[in-house]
This record gives sequence, C-alpha cells and structure tokens, in this order.
Amino acid sequence: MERSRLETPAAVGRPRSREAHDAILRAAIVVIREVGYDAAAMDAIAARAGVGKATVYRRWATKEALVADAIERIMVSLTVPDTGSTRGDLRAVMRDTMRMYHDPQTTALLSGLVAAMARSPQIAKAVRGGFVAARRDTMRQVIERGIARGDLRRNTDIQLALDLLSGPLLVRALLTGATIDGRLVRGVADAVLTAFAP
Amino acid sequence: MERSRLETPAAVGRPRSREAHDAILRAAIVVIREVGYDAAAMDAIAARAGVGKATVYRRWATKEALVADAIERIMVSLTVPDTGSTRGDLRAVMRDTMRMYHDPQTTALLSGLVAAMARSPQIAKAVRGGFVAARRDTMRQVIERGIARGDLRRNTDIQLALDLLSGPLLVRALLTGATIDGRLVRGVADAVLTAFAP
DNA sequence: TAATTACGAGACTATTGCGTTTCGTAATTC
DNA sequence: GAATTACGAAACGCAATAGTCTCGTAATTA
Repeated sequence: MERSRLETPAAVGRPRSREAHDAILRAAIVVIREVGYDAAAMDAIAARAGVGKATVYRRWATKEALVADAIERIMVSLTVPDTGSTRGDLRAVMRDTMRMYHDPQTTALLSGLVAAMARSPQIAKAVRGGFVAARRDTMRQVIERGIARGDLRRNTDIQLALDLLSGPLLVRALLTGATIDGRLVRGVADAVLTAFAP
Repeated sequence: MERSRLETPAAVGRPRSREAHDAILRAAIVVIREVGYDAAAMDAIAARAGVGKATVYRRWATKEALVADAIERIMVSLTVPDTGSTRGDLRAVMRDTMRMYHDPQTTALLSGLVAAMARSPQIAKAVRGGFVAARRDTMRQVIERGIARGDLRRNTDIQLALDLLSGPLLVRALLTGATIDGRLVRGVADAVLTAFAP
C-alpha cells in the first residue's frame, strides 16, 4: 500500500531524518501563521525548513495532510487559572484568550483555517482536535470548578456556557473588527456568571 | 482618470447594458454562494451572467471590486419580530439567525468571506456594511425595545449583548460544528435576558 | 564494499485563474 | 451614414503553485 510506504520507511538504506521531519512541521506552522493557509506554499515551507520538496512529499502525500499534522501541534500553552474565585478564574481565562486575539498573526491564522475547515474535513478534524479542544477544555475546567464551588447552577449547560464565553471574542475578531479589551472580557465573564447563577 | 472612465461611461456610442450589470452582480452572488470566495472564478461569473469577461472588466477593475459590490447586495430580508414579549422577540430573531445557518451555502459563504476579509479591507468593509450591519441592526432594535419595556437593564451594554447573542452561533457554525438548534437559541436568548435583567 | 534509501537543490509538468486583447456585431449620437 | 462605444465569445499572456522527477551526495545495512 502506498500509505504504509509513506508512513513506514524501509529498514534498509539511509534512515529518515527526524530533524528534517520536525523542521518541516515547525516551518509549516511558521509559514501558515505568516501568510495564512491558502498562501502557504509548499516551496516556501520546504525552503524555511531547509529541506528539499522531495523530503516533504516523502512523508506527506499532500499539502492538506501536512497542514493537518502541523495544526495539531499548535498547542498554545494553557494553564487553568486559580485565583480563588470563579469570577476571577473566568476573567483570567478570558484575558488569556484576549491576548491570543491581540496577536495579528493568530487572527489571520484563524480566519484562514476557518475557510480551510469548510473545504477539508481533514483540516476541520485537526483544528477541532487541536487548539479548539485545548481552549475549550481549559474553560470547561473553570466552569466545572465554579459549579462545584456553588457559584454556578448545578444544571448549567456547559456547552452553551463555553459558546457564550468564546463567541463574542470570535465575532469581534472575525466579523466586526471591534476591539477586544478588558471591558469585553469582564462583561462576558460577568454575563455568564449572572446567567448561570444558582 | 482611469477610475471615472470605469464608473462614468461616455455619452456617445452604445450605452452600457443595465441588464448585463445586474446579471453580473446576481451571478457573482450565486457563484460565491456555490463555491466560496476563493474558488469563485471570473470566468464562471461571466458565463453564469451570460456576458463576456470584457463586459465585466469594463465595469469593475478587479475581482475584489466586483465581489465587494456584490456582497453589499446580499441583504437577507430581515423583519423585526414583535411577539409581545422581549423573550419572544429575542427567541424569534435568534430562530431567524438559526435558519440562516441551516443553509449550508450560507455557512460556506461566511467562512470564505471571513478569510477574504482578513486579506482585503475592501471586502471587510463591504461585509461589515452589508449583512453584518443588517443583522445587528435588527437585533439592536429588539434589545432597545426590551430596554424600553423594562425587561432589560437601562445601562445594558448593547454591543456586548449583540456579541453574546450572535457569538455562540458563529462558534458552532465556523469552529466546533456543533448543531445549531432550538435549544441553543432558547439558551442564548434566555442567558442574555438573565444577564441583563434590571 | 555493494546495495539501498534519504538527502538538498532545483528543473520540470500541469493546472488554475486573473486580467488583456481581438473579433465581428449591435446600439447609440451627431 | 460616419464615428463611437458596448456587446458576447474566445484566445492569449502571465504568474502562482501542487506535485513529480533527476541529479550528485550521504548514511545506513548486509
């Protein structure tokens, strides 16, 4: 099978370079962040990684496959805040998200990925399993702790709460272009606290 | 000036066809909805409109300009609901939005436009001035009436309320892929009502 | 040391799509 | 009716880019 040839190099001959493998994935992320998904050219990725294109295509059959692999590695380091209060925790995690959106590259990355997701199930799966899941898990922990503390209703619709928290920032970043500032962060966190108060 | 030549045809000679003009704009919208912004080819738009490409480029210098013009015409007909209660109005306007997202073409359109907006200020301006503004105006009227009725706080942050209403649906449509159903619509409307209760 | 596979570099092929130009024809003004 | 401009159709030039292939060289196994 073609697939296994790509994934399992033969035992004989020069072994594949792990350095090249990692460099390609890193380069893919860098280039995508710089110019977006569509404009990220395989030539540019290979050049940035310091490898030939053949070395790239020996590992990934298509750009789609490479990008899907690379995206799963964009794991923004996330820490679950512990400020002592649910309000403080919620605000802290939202400030974290705010900082993410303040990086223009991240916003450009996101808008490109959204379009790519609509066309490619493979990309969609990678993005959802990658940093979308990571961010939501962090927020979920904060909410569940809030429920345990008694600051949020026991029957809180967690999915809904997560969407209420992340939605407004996404709207501003992708659609309206309005500023994402401390006022918004506080407003969103407080609105969720009020809406799901016991 | 080149610009004025494009916009103001000369008084002498065969006049420009208004039918062609309108057909091109309509075709642009159809094609963009079908295949997305990036994949919408000028050849396809001209063919769909039944005109030659020269006829298109006589009116718009670039694809960007044409699309910007066309997008402003995508004015989904919106009616401000009047159910008698603020809760009913909010739910009605959200159901309206839900129906929009249930059209796969609209979701595809939106994801493509989001990416295009990030690259082109002209497109961004058109989208924001077009259906983003239309939808938000409708929701704003519902909220302002809710304030007048005394169902919402007098000092309600209207921008924030609008983002809380539209955000969750956008998150699901573009990022998580979760279903957008009546439960979500009710949850969002009720959450905003609770969060901004007097 | 022979066979095998990977390496970086880059030429090459094929496709796509924007925007221009050319063609013969149609509509309008002077 | 002469001049001018627009029309639809289609060919064309040009740039970008995905993916393949070739080259001489390097690293590994048997």
